[in-house]
Amino acid sequence: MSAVELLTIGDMAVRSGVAQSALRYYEREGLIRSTRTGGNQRRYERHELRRIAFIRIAQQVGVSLEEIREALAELPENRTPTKADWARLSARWRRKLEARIAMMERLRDQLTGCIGCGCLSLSRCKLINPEDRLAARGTGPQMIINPPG
Amino acid sequence: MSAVELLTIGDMAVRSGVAQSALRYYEREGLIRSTRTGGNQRRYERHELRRIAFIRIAQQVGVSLEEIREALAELPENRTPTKADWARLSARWRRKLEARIAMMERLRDQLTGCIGCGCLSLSRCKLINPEDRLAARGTGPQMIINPPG
DNA sequence: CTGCAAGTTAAACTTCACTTCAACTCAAGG
DNA sequence: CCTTGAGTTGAAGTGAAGTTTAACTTGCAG
Repeated sequence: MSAVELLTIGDMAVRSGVAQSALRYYEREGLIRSTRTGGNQRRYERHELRRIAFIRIAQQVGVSLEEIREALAELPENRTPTKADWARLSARWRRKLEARIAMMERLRDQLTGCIGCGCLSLSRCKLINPEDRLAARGTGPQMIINPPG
Repeated sequence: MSAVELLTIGDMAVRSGVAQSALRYYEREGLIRSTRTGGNQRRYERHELRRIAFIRIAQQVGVSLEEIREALAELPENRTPTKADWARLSARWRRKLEARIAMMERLRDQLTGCIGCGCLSLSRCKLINPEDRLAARGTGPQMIINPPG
């Protein structure tokens, strides 16, 4: 009967290193969940820390919150995610990561080659990979990252 | 005496794949330069295309325009950058890129390990590298990316 | 029961990297 | 000259990812 110890938003902020305002924002955006006390204060289960960790890690590799939200939506709604749930998610992300790493390596090699030799020209060098946009920064011309035609 | 053929903003947009509005924006932000005709229209030297290429490539690896501006500031003001100028710049960026790749590889390995095993906890796993923030997305808590203390 | 730190909300504000707009000028062909 | 298309400007708009603020409520120690 050990009561599930719940964490306050303050606790979560300290433990995750994410600002309280960001945690509320993530909740509004459907990335994390909390229950409420009688007095309407947020209480978090410890496993939400894992979600937050995942969010920040994914952000570091240039993934948008939207994509992260979709990924997290695959975790079970009604129970604490198991090791297996996380393992599945993480396997999928490992593949994303591999693709990104490969792209950066191409970039590294060609950046040196092309700029070094002075030929740097968007059309001649194939620095552009239409399959996978690294930063996925959303707005912007996107013509280079994801060229038309 | 072959006159240096200058390109209009329209030419530049087509050749670089970057929107005219973005080119004007880059100029306002000090990333590229142009001269003006008598009628105040922009005219670009061909080597500005190289700068633009560099900008877009750097953006793809998650570098902010601010950092790119600083890097480009190292190129000579009064003459067309030589192969050597670009080679120097590109060597520095290769190092940045290597660091980013290394970070992503750590991320890949630990993401799989840590999330897979269920231990994912920001404090225990060392997914955080205070030296180098990958995305450098500017705003935000930054506590994880660049923790206090 | 009081005091007060820590919590709550909605809404406004911020930054980045652009794009869009309105009003205008320039360059070139007929 | 006139029209047309390409160029110019500054200002405002956009969307993502938050932060900040103001006004208010809860939880708990003394």
